[in-house]
Amino acid sequence: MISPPVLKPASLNCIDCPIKHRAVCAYCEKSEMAMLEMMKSYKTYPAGSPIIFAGDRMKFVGSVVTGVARLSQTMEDGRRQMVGLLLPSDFVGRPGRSYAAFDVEATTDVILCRFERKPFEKLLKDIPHLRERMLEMALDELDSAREWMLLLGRKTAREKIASLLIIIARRQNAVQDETHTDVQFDLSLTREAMSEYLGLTLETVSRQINALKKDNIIALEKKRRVVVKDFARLLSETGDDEDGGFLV
Amino acid sequence: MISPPVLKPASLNCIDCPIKHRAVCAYCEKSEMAMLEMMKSYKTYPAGSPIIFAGDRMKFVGSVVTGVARLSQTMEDGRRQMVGLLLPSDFVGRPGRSYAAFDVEATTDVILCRFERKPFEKLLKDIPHLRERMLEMALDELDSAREWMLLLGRKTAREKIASLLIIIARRQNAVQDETHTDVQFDLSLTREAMSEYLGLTLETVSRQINALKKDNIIALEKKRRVVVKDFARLLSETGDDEDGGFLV
DNA sequence: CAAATAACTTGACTTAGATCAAGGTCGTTT
DNA sequence: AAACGACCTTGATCTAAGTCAAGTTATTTG
Repeated sequence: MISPPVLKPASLNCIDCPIKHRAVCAYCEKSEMAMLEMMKSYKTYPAGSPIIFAGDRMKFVGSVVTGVARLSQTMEDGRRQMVGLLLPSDFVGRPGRSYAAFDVEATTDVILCRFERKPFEKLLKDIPHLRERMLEMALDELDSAREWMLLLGRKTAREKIASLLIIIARRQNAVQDETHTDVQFDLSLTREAMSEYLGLTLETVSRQINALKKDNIIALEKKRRVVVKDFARLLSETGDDEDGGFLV
Repeated sequence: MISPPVLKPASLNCIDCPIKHRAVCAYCEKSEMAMLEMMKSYKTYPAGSPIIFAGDRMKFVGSVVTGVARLSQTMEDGRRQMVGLLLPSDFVGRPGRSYAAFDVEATTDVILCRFERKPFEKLLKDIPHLRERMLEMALDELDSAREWMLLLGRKTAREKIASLLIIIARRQNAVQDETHTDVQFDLSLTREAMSEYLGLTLETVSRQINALKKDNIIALEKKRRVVVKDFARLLSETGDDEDGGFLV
């Protein structure tokens, strides 16, 4: 069983939804009527398929309901860097812009709750609540992009891997207690996808993951499932401040 | 003479200001009266001085009027990564959050137009126009953070340097014509600051800059002034798509 | 269920950039 | 104008991560 993902506080999902920890689109059940009248549709993208390419015309925006998608950028010679990891409740697309700036690709099967862009933009004008949420989401994304920049610019390969594992574990609600051992979660990313996230090669990713295994910090199971055997130790391998949480 | 900086389209500055290309705070001259009633003050920070440290209580938000500031993150062992370069019109601080998430430091002398955070947050609620601008600014920042991630994760040292030079040249309005030669601008950053921006060491920065000089692509003048002798060539050294501009 | 394919591991070797260590320039201070 | 300090350059050496090249293990498909 896959643990339910952590919904970001300012997501579009679950705004008024009674089911607090499942990813159901905003306004699906009740609340602002206008939203209901808008063209809204769910679409499933199979694992590995493109959702949109950089430069394509963007007809919709939306949010991830289930699955994992990624936002990435490609250089002419094929070098690729992931610039966003999209988990349930994350927003896709930029209101007010008609062309995509980045590639979006489904990593696992993805269900997207889509809104036509134009009517969504109109709603954004009309519903202050929605605009506030969008601002909060953008600022949260910006903060995590900036932490990611520290990772890319300054961390060692091992620190990068440890950081990624912890980010994914946390977003999957797998971590109840930071001192807990045997935290389990689905990685859902291939070695190549991880290397694109971390600015490494897939060989380096493989070596570092196996080094963590050899040091008895994690164990690897079938189907890209990870068991963290020593969470505190994994945390200390990230290079991050121990008490990053004191910032309210 | 220093060229006037490029104001981002969605900045708080110059919203209705008749002087289009000087950095004057929003509403300084006219427009929304509420803004005038708010506690607003200008403060000058000398080059090299801290504006705020990560974790400090944030009493104000504001925007850069003149000068260059930087946003950075520090690891316990002293590794530092710049995560934002703040030029005139850029916003500092996060409304709705009481503690700073990153260090902010003046690189050159900086004049900041500051607003007390609480009343600013109230204004943000009341003036839709302002909220829209904040959203636009956040999304622009997010886009540039993501491009920066590609730079940090995948570019070579030479590509990083070329990219930085072009970003700074563009933001200073120094580039009228992309094919133009003899584009001149103030770098305003020490080798160390550049190395923190690019995820390199200062020695590597120095070597790469001198390599560009040796290849007759740039020339270095007194007072950190740079002359680009072959702009097209510099552009081609960034590794970026030639025609990134087709996205409207 | 076997064959095919995709994903992962591991080893040997290379290299871009880091590190360590002097010196050299420039601008400011007395 | 000498002396100081901050900034920059350059060389020699080291090393973390990249590259190339087989193999091995999972997962999917016919």
